[in-house]
Amino acid sequence: MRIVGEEVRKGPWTEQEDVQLAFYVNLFGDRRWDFLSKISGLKRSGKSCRLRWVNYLHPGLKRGKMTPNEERLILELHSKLGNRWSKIARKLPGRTDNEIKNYWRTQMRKEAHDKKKKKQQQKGGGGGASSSPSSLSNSSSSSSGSPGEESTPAVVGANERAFYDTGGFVEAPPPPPRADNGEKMGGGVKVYSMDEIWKAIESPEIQESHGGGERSMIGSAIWDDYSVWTMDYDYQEDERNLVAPVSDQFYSWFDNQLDFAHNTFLTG
DNA sequence: AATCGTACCAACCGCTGCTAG
DNA sequence: ACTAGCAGCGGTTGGTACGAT
Repeated sequence: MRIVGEEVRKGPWTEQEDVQLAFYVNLFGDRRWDFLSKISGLKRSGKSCRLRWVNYLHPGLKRGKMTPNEERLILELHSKLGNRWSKIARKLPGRTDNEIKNYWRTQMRKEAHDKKKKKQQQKGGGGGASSSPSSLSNSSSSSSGSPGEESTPAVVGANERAFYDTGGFVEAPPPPPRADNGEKMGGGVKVYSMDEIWKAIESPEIQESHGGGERSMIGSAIWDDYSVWTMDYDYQEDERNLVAPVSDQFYSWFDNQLDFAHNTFLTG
């Protein structure tokens, strides 16, 4: 059966889990994470699935270093909003709250470190040492303080919705290659960026494999037959029978899709 | 070449807020 | 009005990469 081991997996995600999660999210949407975690057979909590999706797998994610513009924006927003990372993230398409939080922490540490150094230098008789930690020096210092006054930053308002809401920003620039993660876990397995994975998921081959259609996987005829609410009802009503109303035909199609995804993404 | 410190990133945990029943 | 369950948020921690010594 497909239901749910009791043990919950923790720690780093494998590529296989990623593919699986991406596949199911593409199918069912990025809500109902507990449901998703169960139906997908991943031994992860719904919470963990959500986090993985939001912070790593979401197709709209930007990767790589913050641009100077983004850095400036973060400073401005932080001085207004304080540690409201998710709010700040909403103004920065393609960036997650986690990413921004990490960035901020790093900057703060850097700043603290530089200050310490400066002090030591002054103690030791060094005069100059002009440079303050690059960008952070200006208004930021006020921490979370003074609730908003004037000027809203230029970009604000462009994308009020959180980028990781279903159907996030499509036109995110291609992420830089990520050799790192795969090497850690892969052990000789070819690693694909999520961009590549998404491309492949939406490729004609996959689309054709279930009858074509322009709406990624969700658009398949089979999908029309077995809609979310069916599964949902099932899940709510009786966990034991989670999959009951869904026919074997559905599952064989489903397994084929999974196999295809695995073969496509996880083999060299 | 080895060691150490720093930067960065991913993931977990606990709490809060929202919503449906 | 109350409660339980879920989603989301912010804080924190642990691991890896990388540069300096």
